[in-house]
Amino acid sequence: MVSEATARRVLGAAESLGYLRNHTAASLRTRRTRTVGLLLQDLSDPQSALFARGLEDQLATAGYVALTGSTECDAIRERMILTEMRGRHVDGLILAGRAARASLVAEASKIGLPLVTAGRVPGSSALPAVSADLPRGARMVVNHLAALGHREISCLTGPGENGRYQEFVAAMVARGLQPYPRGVIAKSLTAGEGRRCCRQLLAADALGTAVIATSDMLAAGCCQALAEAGRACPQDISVTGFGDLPVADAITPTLTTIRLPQYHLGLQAAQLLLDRITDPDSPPTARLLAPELVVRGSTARAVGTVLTEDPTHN
Amino acid sequence: MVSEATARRVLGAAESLGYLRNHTAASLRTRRTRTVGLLLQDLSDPQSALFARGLEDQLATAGYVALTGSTECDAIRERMILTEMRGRHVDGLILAGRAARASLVAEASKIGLPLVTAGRVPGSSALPAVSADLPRGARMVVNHLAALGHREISCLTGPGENGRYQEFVAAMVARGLQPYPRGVIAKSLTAGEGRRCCRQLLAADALGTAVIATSDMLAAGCCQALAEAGRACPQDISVTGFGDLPVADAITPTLTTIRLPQYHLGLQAAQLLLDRITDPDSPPTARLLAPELVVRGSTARAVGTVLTEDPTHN
DNA sequence: TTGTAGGCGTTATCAC
DNA sequence: GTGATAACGCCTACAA
Repeated sequence: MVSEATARRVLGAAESLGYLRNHTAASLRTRRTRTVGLLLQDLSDPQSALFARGLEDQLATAGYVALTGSTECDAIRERMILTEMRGRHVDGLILAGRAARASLVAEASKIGLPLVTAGRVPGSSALPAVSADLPRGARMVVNHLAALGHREISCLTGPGENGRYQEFVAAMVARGLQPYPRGVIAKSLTAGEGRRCCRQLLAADALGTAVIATSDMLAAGCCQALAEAGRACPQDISVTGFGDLPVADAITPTLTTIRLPQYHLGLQAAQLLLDRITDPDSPPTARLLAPELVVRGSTARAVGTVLTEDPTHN
Repeated sequence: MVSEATARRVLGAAESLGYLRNHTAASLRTRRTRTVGLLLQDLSDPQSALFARGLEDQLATAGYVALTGSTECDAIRERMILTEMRGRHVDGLILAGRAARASLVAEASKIGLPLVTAGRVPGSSALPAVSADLPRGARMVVNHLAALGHREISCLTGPGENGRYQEFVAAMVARGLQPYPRGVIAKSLTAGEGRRCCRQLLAADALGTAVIATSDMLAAGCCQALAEAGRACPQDISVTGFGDLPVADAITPTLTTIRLPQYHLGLQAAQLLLDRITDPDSPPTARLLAPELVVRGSTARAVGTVLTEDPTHN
C-alpha cells in the first residue's frame, strides 16, 4: 500500500521523534504480550542460569522477553508464580529442569497455554520438549573408561540424579560391565558430600579403578578425598564428572566430564515455544541435544592395561 | 466504604470463580506495569544469577517482576535492551555489576526512570546504589594473612578486577606491607589463566609466602600450578580467593576466600528501587553490604612464624 | 455513598 | 485500498 522505503522513512522519523509503540496498549488489544513465563527450580543455579540466558537470547530475536520464577519445587510458590503469570497474560510457559515435575506440568497444562518442558527425560507426555541426550552422555563416559581398560567401576550419585544414575547403569550393562559396587548416594550435590562418600568407598576398598560421579561437584569432592588419602588420580584411580561446570577445569586434576548443552537447550526451548505460540496446532516435537565428552586430566589407563581402542571415540 | 471482611469475601469469591485481574489493562490505565528492567553483563554468570535471584525474590513480595537483559557491555545490545524496556514501560531500572558502566548509566538516566546501580563502587553519582564493601573485604584478607605472619605477599588479578586489586594494595599499605612483586594480570578470569600466571611467578621466584587472587577462579588456577610444581599449599604458600564461588569448596585445598553477599545485594537493590518508584523524590541512599571472610584450608602460618594475633579476627 | 461513563494507546473491523 | 470507529479491561473522576 506504501513503498517499503517510505515505510522505513516514516518509522525512522517516528523513532527519531522519540515515539515508541506502547507495548501495553498493543498487548491489551491483541491479547498477546510477547512475554513468556520461565519456571525453574532456582535461577541462581549456574546451569539454570545458562539455560535462562539461552532462552533470553532466542526470545529477544522475536521481540519476546521472559518472566522468571524460581519454584523451589514448592507447591505454594508454584501456585503463586503461575497465578502471577496468568495475570500478566504470558503467551506461553517453559518448565525447566526439576521444576518440571508431574504435578506442575499437570497444573500448567490446565491453563491451556502453549507449554514446553526442558531438561527432563522425555516421558509419555505429548508436550514439546528439549533435553540433553543423557543415555548418550552416559555411554560416552562408560565407553571412554572401558576403552581405557577399566572394568571395576564404582558409581556415585546424589539427590535428583537418579535418572542419570540409571543411564550409567544401563550403559555399563550394555558394555558388559556392572556397577562395582552398587551406587553410593550422596545427601546433596556438594563437594563435601562427594568427599564424604568417596572416603566411605575408600574405607570399604570398594572404589574399583574408576569412579563415575553423576555430577561434577560430587566428582570434585571425590578428587579431594583421593588426594587426602594419598591415592593418585588419574594414575591409580580415574574419576569422571557430569555437567562440565566451571569447577571441572579448576580442580586438580582437571576433570574429564560430559558437557551438557544448557545454553543451547535454552535456545531450542525458546524456539519450540515460539513455534507453538505461532501455531498451537503444530505437532509437539521433542528435541534431543547431544552432549560432549570433554577429556581432561582425571582419567587414564587402568593400571596394567594395554589400550585396544581409542578412548576418545564414541 | 465496605468492611474489610466483606472485601476479602468478595475477592475470595472472585478468585474461586476463576477471575484474575487483567494486569495489562490495569497497566495501560495506571501507567504502571509493576515490572522493572534488570541490565547486567551476563545472566549466565553464577554471581549475576545469584543477584538476579535475590532481586526476583524481593520484587515478588511487592507483586513486581523483572525483565532481564544481558548487555555484554556492548553498545548495540544496550541500546536494544533499553528500547525494549522503554517500550514495555518498566517502572524502573537496575544496572548491575559491569553492565553499570558510565555510558550506560548516563543513557539510562536520560530516560527519566527510577534507577539503581548495584555492585559498583559508589562513585560521585547521586544514584541509589548497593554494593559489597570491597575495601573491607580486602582488609579482611590482608589482615588474615598478616596475622598469620605473611609479609611477602604477591597479588594476582585479571580483567575488570582492577578495583579489587587497588583495594588490596590499599589494605596492604595500610598494614605496612607492599605487594610483592607488582600485581600480575591474567587475561581472563579462568583457572587456566590463574595457572599460567602462577607458573610465571613461580619461575621468577616471585610468589612470596602468600598469593592474593582477586577472584576464586584465579586462585583455583594458582592452586593447580602449585600442586604441579610440588609446592605445598598451605604449608609452603598460602592462597586466597575472592567471591566464594562454588569452586572454593571443591578444590584441594579448600579455598580461604571472601564471600560476597550477591543474593542480599539483589534483595537490597530491589528494595531501593521499589522505594524510589513509590517516592521518586526520596533521597538516593547508598547501601554497603559487609562481605564475610571464609577461612578454609588454603591459608596457614607463614613458615617460621609465631602467631601474635588471631587471624580470624578482623 | 453508589453508579456510570470516559479514556489509557492500540489494532481490527467495517463501511466506503 | 482507505479512513473512521469501536473495543480490549481496568481505573477514576464525577455526577446523582
